[in-house]
Amino acid sequence: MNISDVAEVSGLPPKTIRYYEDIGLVRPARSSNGYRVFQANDLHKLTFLSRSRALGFSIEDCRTLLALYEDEGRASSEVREIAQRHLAEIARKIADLQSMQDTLTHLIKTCAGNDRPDCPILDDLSRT
Amino acid sequence: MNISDVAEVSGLPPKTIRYYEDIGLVRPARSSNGYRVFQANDLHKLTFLSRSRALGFSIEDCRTLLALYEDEGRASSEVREIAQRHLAEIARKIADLQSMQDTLTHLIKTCAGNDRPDCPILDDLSRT
DNA sequence: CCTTGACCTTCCAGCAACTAGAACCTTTAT
DNA sequence: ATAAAGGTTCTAGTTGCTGGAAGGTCAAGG
Repeated sequence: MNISDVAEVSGLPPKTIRYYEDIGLVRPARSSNGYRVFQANDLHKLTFLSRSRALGFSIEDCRTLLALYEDEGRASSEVREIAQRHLAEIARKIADLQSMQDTLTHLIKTCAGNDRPDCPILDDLSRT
Repeated sequence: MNISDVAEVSGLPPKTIRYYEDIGLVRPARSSNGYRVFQANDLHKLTFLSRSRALGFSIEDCRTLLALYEDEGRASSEVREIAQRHLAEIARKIADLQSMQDTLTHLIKTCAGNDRPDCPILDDLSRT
């Protein structure tokens, strides 16, 4: 399989796949003309990466998860711990965003949004 | 005021303040020794930036908001529109994160997290 | 056989918003 | 006099790609 086929199946852009090779996440073989040749195993890895990234795991987490995925002797607790840490991080981000959301919602409600200059949003942003 | 005093009052690290000068958000005067000298107006701007950034506005949004803040003839609708767009973006991000959160929570629940290798998390990540 | 177009390759640059660190200068206190 | 604590500039690194240029390869049509 050539890169654009793999891109279609895995859901990752060709550029991203090349980048993943650059940083050592996959090592596709090369044919005599220099083209990358992807085997079933490469495709599995890329699909795995695509899904892991979609769940928000960092590249370094993905690297670790991929190694565990390939390690038949892994302990599921290792995987679970990574997922748990990531989940905690997500919860933190959601909380941050919700706090912004609350503040902004309130400010927007109190702002007339007309052609006059008085603006509670700016007032809040400049409050000391 | 020197940079570290301004940093303390505004809540922004000195490095960030220098960076904001680099990209033209503030233009503090210089004293004869080359040190930046911050006036009340600079401080107001930096506080404004600190708070805007804390609400998640992009630097470019901050630039626009700052210009509106300084423009006595602004229309509050301009401010409101920027805030509204930003709020929509925040809502989108929260939705994305919550979707990840839901998936991960479920997966973590179903994973034993022991020393055995079978792991529903990896199973899910590698599902085609 | 030649050309065209769709592939593929590498490499370099840039995005956001800082941050770390090096090398150096100035001020302040002892 | 000197040492610590500030200030300065500069370069480069972070994360995870993405765009574009310059060029090689391959399959189909005239």
